[in-house]
Amino acid sequence: MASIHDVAKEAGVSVATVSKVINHYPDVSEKTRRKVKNAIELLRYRPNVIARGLVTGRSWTVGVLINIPFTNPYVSMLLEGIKTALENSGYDLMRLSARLNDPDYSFIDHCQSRNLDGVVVFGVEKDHRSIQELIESGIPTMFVDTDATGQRAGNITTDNRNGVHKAVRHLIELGHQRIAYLAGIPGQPVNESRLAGYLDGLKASSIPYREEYVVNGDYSYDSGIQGTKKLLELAQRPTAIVCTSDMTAFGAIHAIEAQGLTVPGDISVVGFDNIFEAELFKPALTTINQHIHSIGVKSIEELISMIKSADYPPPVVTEPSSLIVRESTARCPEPVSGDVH
Amino acid sequence: MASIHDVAKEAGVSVATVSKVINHYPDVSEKTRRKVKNAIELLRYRPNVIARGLVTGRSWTVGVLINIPFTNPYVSMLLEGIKTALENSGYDLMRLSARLNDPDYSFIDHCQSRNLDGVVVFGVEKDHRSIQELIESGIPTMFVDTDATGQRAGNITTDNRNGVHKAVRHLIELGHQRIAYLAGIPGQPVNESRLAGYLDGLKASSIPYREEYVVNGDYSYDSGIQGTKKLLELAQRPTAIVCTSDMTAFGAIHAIEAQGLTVPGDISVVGFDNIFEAELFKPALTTINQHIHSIGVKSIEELISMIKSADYPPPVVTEPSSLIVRESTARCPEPVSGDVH
DNA sequence: CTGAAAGCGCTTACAG
DNA sequence: CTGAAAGCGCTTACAG
Repeated sequence: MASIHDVAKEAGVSVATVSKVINHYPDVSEKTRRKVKNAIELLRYRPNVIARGLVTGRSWTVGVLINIPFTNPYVSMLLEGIKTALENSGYDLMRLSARLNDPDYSFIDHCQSRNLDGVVVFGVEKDHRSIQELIESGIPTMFVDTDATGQRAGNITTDNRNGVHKAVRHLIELGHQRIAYLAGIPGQPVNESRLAGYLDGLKASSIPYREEYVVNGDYSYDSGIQGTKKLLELAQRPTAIVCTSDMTAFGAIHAIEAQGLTVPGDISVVGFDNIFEAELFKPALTTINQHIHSIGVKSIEELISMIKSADYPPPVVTEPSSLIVRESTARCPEPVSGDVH
Repeated sequence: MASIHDVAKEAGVSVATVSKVINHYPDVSEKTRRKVKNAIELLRYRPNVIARGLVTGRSWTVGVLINIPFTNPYVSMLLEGIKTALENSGYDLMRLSARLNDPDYSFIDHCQSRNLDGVVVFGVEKDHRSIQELIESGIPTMFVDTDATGQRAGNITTDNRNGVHKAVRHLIELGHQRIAYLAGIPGQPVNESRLAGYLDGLKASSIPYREEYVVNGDYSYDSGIQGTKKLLELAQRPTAIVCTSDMTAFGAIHAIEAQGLTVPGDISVVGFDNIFEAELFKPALTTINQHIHSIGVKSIEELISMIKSADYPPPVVTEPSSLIVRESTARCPEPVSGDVH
C-alpha cells in the first residue's frame, strides 16, 4: 500500500498538504489540490484508518458485546438492524471476543486497547462488573434490554411490561382464568418487567396470583418443555400459558402435545418476540411483537449521536410492543368453576 | 489510559525495556522485570493494540464479509462457529460495512486501511470483482461455499453434490419418479454442485431430466412458495420436491398445503441445511444436514494458520453432508404410470 | 496557501 | 542486561 509519503513525493508537496486535501481543508489552492488528487488516483492511495486513529483518537469502529448465541433469532434480528444502521455511517462493527468469566479479563481494557468509539451491550446481566466499569469509563454505550444509564450511557428496550399485560388481557377476554407464565432468568431487567406485566394483567381482572403458575427458564426451547411439564403436573393445570419468548412457546406447545393435549383446544399459548418462525409454526403462534430490527437500528443511531457530540444526552428509549393474534390461542374450553378464586 | 511512557517513568526504566517485558523478551533481569510489572499493575496499563499494530503490521483482527442477512439461520450458525473458534485466539472479529454495489468502493482497500490480518468471505458471487482483488492482494482469505483459491486463499464447503444426490436416491427408494428441484441462484458454486447432485441422482436410476422440474430461486421462504406454485401448475406435477434450503422447503410445504394437498401424503419434500427449525416444523422436515457450525470453526482455524505462517498451504476442505429422514417424505402415493419415462 | 516539526503509542535493530 | 533513536502512517498547531 502506498503511504501518505509516497503521495507527497509523487505530487511534489509535503505530507501535511496531502493530509489537508484528504481531510477537505479549505485552505489548499485548487492547483495543488489537483496535483494531490491525481497522485492519489495514480497510486491508488487509501488513508490508513488505524494510523489516523492513533492521532485523532477515533477508530471509526463500534464494538458489540453480545453474550447470547447468534443462533437465537432475537439476536439475529438485532444484528441485522445494527448492520443496517451502520451501512453508510463510516463505522465498522467489531465483535469482541470477551472473556467475561475470566477474572483477569477486563472488558473496558479491551475496548480501550482497541480504541473503540462506542459500544452496544446486550445480554449481560446487570450486576456484572463490566456494566459498572463501562459506565465509569465514559465510553459511549448503549445497553439493549438493560436499564442501566450513565454520563455517556443510554439504553433501549421494548415495552415489555405492557406487552405481557396485553397477552394476559387477551386470554382473559377469551375466558381464561388459570393463566400461567413461563418466565426468563430472574434478576434480568427484561424478566422483571415482563413478570410485572403478567401481574398487572391478573390484577386488572382481580385474578389472584398463584406462585405455582410462574416457572423460570432461560428463554430457550428446552426451558419451554421443562417448564410446561411442571405446569401440567399441577393438580389444577392452567388453561393458558404466556411465554417469555417464542422459542419457549414452541417448547411449551411441544410438551403439551406430547401429553396428548392440543393447542389451542385444551391449552392456549402465547409467545414473545414474534420471530419469523412464529408465523410458520403450526399452530401459528399468537405472540407479542417487538420491534427488534428497529431496536438494532436505533441503538446504533443513538450511539453515533453520542459519539459525535459529548453532550448529546444519553437516551432512554422504549419501543412499543403489540399483540399479534394467530392460532395458538382460543376460547377457554370449559367454563371455569367457582373454585378457581 | 496510561501509556508505555507512564509505565517507563513509574518503573524508572526506558520504554524499550517496558516493551520487552510486555513481549516476554528473555533478556531482561528479573529485578527490572519486577519493577516494570509492578508499575503496570499500579497504573492498570494495557498495551494499545492499535499502536502496536501500526509497527508490527498485525492488527489481531480478522474481517468477515457476509453478504446475506443475519436473520438467515445458516448465517447465524456459521457466525456462531466463527465466534467459538475466535474465543481464545486473541483475535477479534470485524464486520465490514462493505458497499459492494458502489463502484467507487473497494473491499481490499477497506481491509488494508483497517490492517486486517485475514478475512472470511461468504455469500459473494464468485465473479464479483472483490473476489479476484482479494486473491491478488495476498491477504489471507477463507472463502465459504465459493470454490475460489489463491496463493493465500483457501475455501471450505459442504459436500453439496453428494447431499442432494442422497436426497434424490431416498425419494427414488420411496417409489418417486417425478422429482422436482427448487434450485438456488444460478452461477453460484453452491447451486451448481447441488444441481449436479440432483442430476446424478436421476441418472443413477435412469430417470430422464425434465427442464420444467427445475426452478431457480434465492434460498428464501418466498422463493419456495413461488417455485412450488409453478410446479403445481404443470400438467404432470411432481410427487416429490427437493429444495435448496430448509427455508425454501418451508415455503414449498406452505404452497402445497395452500392448494389443499398434503405433505407427505400427496407430495414429499426435502430440504437442505438442517436448521434448528427443521425439527420443529410440522411435518418435521427431511433434510440434508450440513456441519455449518464446524464450517465456521474450521474457516477460522485455517485462516489463523495461514496468518501465522506465510507458507501454510491454503486449504480446500469439504465437509460431509448426510440425509436426515423425518416426516416430510413418504412412499409415492400412486404407482407411476408408464408415461413418465 | 504551504511545509517543518512534534507527536499519537508502540516495536525493533543497534550500540554500549 | 539496558536505553537512545528511528520509524510505523498519520494529523495538527505553528511559522512563514
